[in-house]
Amino acid sequence: MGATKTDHFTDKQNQIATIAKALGHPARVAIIEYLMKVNTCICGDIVNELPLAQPTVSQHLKELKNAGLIKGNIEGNAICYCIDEKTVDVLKDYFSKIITTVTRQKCC
Amino acid sequence: MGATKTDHFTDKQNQIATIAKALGHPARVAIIEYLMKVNTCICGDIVNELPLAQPTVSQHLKELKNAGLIKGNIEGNAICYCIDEKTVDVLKDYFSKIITTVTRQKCC
DNA sequence: ATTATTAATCGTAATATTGCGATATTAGAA
DNA sequence: TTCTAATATCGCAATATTACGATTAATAAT
Repeated sequence: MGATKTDHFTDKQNQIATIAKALGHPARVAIIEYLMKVNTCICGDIVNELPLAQPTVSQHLKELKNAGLIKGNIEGNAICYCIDEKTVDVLKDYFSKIITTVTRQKCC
Repeated sequence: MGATKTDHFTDKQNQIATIAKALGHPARVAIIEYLMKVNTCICGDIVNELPLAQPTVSQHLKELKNAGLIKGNIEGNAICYCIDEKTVDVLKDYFSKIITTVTRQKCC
């Protein structure tokens, strides 16, 4: 096979997996970091920042967008991409909860 | 092609991507949640909890272990898996930092 | 209208992941 | 030792991801 059995897991599990998966590539992490660095978010020049061709970067941006990690506004003939903090918050809260639970039970 | 160009990115970017990637599958998220649920960490029956065959679960556990998200102690002929909170902390801190930065600059 | 510029999409090759049956491996129980 | 239980590993098929050249679409500038 090879198909991910999405339907056997809870919505929350799938949600976390989808967002985490989108960050599961260094190029996409680098894109997020670049979007953090530039205050003005006219971000047409992500391609120049990364060691990847334009179609590849475009594809990575699409995946980040699908996962809800970034949002893009059309700004003239360029596109302004920004981090969507709501989605990052979902992950942060999830991991915070894990840490709280695990430290409380301190086994091993 | 298809190979990930790991060497072009920073160590931190690769670290985050590796950990996030390990959580980029609902089965592995489910494993983490199960390890949280059971207070005793003698966790031989993860296979019964998941809709996946034993070799598949074993493979997912291996990936979580490689990413540093869980650690396994041999306990008789079973193995006791536990969440490694240090690694979860790395992600939590990373996302906290993103949120702090993004809310400060509020663009888009 | 013609010509850049910016970014998305298509097509495709290389590679990685997922899942599982079959088979090892390892340690306790009989 | 022999049998059983718990996991890991091997090998393979199905599928997904990654990367990029070529092309397209859309807007801006001349």
